[in-house]
Amino acid sequence: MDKPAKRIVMIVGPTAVGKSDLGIYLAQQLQGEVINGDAYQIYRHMNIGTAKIMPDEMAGVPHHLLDIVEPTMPYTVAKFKAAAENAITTVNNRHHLPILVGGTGFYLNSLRLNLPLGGKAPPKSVRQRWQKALAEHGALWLWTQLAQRDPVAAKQIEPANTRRVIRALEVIELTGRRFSKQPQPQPLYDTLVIGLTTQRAILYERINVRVDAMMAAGLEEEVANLLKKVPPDAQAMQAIGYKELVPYFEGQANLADCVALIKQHSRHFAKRQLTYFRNQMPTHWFDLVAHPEEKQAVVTLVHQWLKQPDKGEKDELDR
RNA sequence: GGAGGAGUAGCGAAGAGGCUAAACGCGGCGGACUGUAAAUCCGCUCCUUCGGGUUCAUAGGUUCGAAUCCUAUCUCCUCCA
Repeated sequence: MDKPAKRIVMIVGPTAVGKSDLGIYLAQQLQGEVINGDAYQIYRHMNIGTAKIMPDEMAGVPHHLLDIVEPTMPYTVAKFKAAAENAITTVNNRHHLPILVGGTGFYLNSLRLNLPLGGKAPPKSVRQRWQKALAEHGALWLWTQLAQRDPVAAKQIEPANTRRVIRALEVIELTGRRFSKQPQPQPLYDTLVIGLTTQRAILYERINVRVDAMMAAGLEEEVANLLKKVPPDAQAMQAIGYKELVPYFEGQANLADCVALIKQHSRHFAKRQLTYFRNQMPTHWFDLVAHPEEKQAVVTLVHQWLKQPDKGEKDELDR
C-alpha cells in the first residue's frame, strides 16, 4: 500500500501544560503553521475561558481554525476533520509544516486515522426518534435494540451510555452496515504525535492558578456577554468555564462555588485527556514544565522524523 | 462550674446487636471512546504474599456475636453560669 505522503505534527496534552507555546516555538523553528485542534477554540467570542491564543501572542505564526464558528452553532468532529484537511492543504501549498495543536483527542484522531465517522450527517429526525424511544422504553431496551443489530458494538458500549448507543443505532440505520464494521480507509497523513505532560500535582496546581487568572481576566463578563445571544443549552455552552457560570447568572449559586467547580471539572478533564492521549494515540511524551530545556529535544525529534524517507510511523491502533 | 449533643474510612455523611470492611456523596486513581468529545459512560479506592489481617475517638465490660448496649477517659459543639 502507498504510504501517506503528507506529514503533520500534533501537539497534544492536558489543559494548561503549555501546548500553545510549544506550537508557536515549533512553528518558528520548523517553518510551520499552527492549526487549532481544540473543540471549543473554534468558537468566536469564547476567548478567555478556552485559553485561546490571541493575535498579539502569535509571534507572526499563522493560526488556523480559530474563531470559525458562532457559538450558537453546533459543531462536530466531521466538520472539524474537513476543515482541518483544508487547512493542511493550505499550509502544505506554502510548503510549510502543519502543526496541529489542541486537546481534543477525538478530533485529532479523526484526522490522524482518517475515520469515516459513520458516513454522512445524521438527519435530526432519526436521532429524535431514538431519543423518544429511549424516553419511552428506557436505556436497557434501547441497548437491546443495538444488541440485536450489532452484538459486537453492543458489547463495547455500556447500556447506560445512551448517547453512544443512539449514535450506533443511527449509523446502522443510515448506512445499513454495522457500527462495529465501518470501512477503514487508509490514513491521509503521516503523523508525529508529541505529548506534553507533567507531574499530576503540578498540573492540577497550574489549572487552579489558570482558572483564577481567567476570572481576573474577565471570564465572568465574557460569559455574561455570551449568554446575551447564546442559549444556555447550546453546545458551545457545554464548555468548561462557561457552563459552570450559568447557575451563577441565574442566581442559583454563588460565584466562588462556580469557580471551584470550573477548577474541578478542568482537573477531571485533564485526566481524561491524558488517558486518551496515552491509550488512543502513539504519543511521544515530554515534560517541558519540569524540563523546559527539552524543547530543543522536541525540535530534534521532529527534524529527524521529517528526514526519514517515507517510513511512516505506522502505529495505528488496532481496533 | 452546671445541662445537653457529638466523635464512623482522605473529607462529608448513613448505619442504632448478626444480612457491615461498613450505604451514599465528594475527592483521588484507572479505563472506554468512529458526526454532541471541554461531551457521554464504566471500574477501583482500610491493609494484604489474596490464605487472611486490622477498623467505626481511647480503654475496659456485657453478649455466642458490638460501629451499634454498659462504664470510665479524652476531644469538640450548643446552652446555662
